[in-house]
Amino acid sequence: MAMRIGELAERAGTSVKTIRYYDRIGVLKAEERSESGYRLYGEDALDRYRFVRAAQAVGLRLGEIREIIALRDRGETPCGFVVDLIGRRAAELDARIAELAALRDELRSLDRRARRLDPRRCDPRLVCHVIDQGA
Amino acid sequence: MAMRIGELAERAGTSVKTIRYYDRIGVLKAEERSESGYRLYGEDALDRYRFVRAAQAVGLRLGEIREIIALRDRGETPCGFVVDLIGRRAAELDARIAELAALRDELRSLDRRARRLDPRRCDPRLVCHVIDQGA
DNA sequence: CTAAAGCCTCCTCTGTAGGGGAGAGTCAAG
DNA sequence: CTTGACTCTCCCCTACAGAGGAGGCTTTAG
Repeated sequence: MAMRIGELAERAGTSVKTIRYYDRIGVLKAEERSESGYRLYGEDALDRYRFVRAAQAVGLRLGEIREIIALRDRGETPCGFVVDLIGRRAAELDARIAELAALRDELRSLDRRARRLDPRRCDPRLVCHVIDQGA
Repeated sequence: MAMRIGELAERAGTSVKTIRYYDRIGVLKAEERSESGYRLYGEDALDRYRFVRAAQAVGLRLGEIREIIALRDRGETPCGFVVDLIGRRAAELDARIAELAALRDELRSLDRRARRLDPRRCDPRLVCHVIDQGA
């Protein structure tokens, strides 16, 4: 009935280290311990593991996932919390994407400018004329 | 003529810690040391500091900036290297942006789906029906 | 019975750019 | 001469999700 950490890891397609880590930080607690201290898991551990991965895949961090699971374990429906989280994360992503896009555009224009410059006319006093210290 | 670290930091608008760190990793070496071991800098340290910041601002890392500076200090023109770096960084950014955009789209669609779901019909066996473990 | 494989805890390390603070030496002004 | 500001080196800490390994039990197969 109960499986040990190695079997769970293998069936989940992950490492023992990861499962142990999830136990430690509280996203996937071992249901119980054997007499000798071995972690024991039931079938549902596999589902829970998949949930953790699915949540990670949409950009949630383990700390947030732990909170979702804690809510659920207290018998509350974490949906509201999750929707909030998702909304905020999407907004953060928008901001981050805009930042990166601006950076990329700057890099591209630097690149174009650099191709028009003659390396031999590089000012020896500057480190590199491609990168403008804006002065 | 020579200024000490505190003056440089203040004129550069940064912290002494940062300047010391730049010295240590080699992006902004102190020109010399006083008899008592104090770092001494000339006026050009300010320019070099600005270059470092400008390079950071376009997304280069200090390790890369150090290489650019090392090239320059060996008397070579780092332009080619910089152009390469910039090109690669831009490509990386494109990939990263695409990744984040895909994630954001998934979050948005999750969000829309969640709003249509009734929280009261949440399957108690699942942690949260908003996040689909695919399975 | 024994060796191999599995499991345990605890510790350190990864990358990035520094921040915080201890303990000690140095420099200028009063 | 002393006090306070400045500087030095050295060491630990941050976020994130584990990976790697040491040293020591436990379990299982032959």
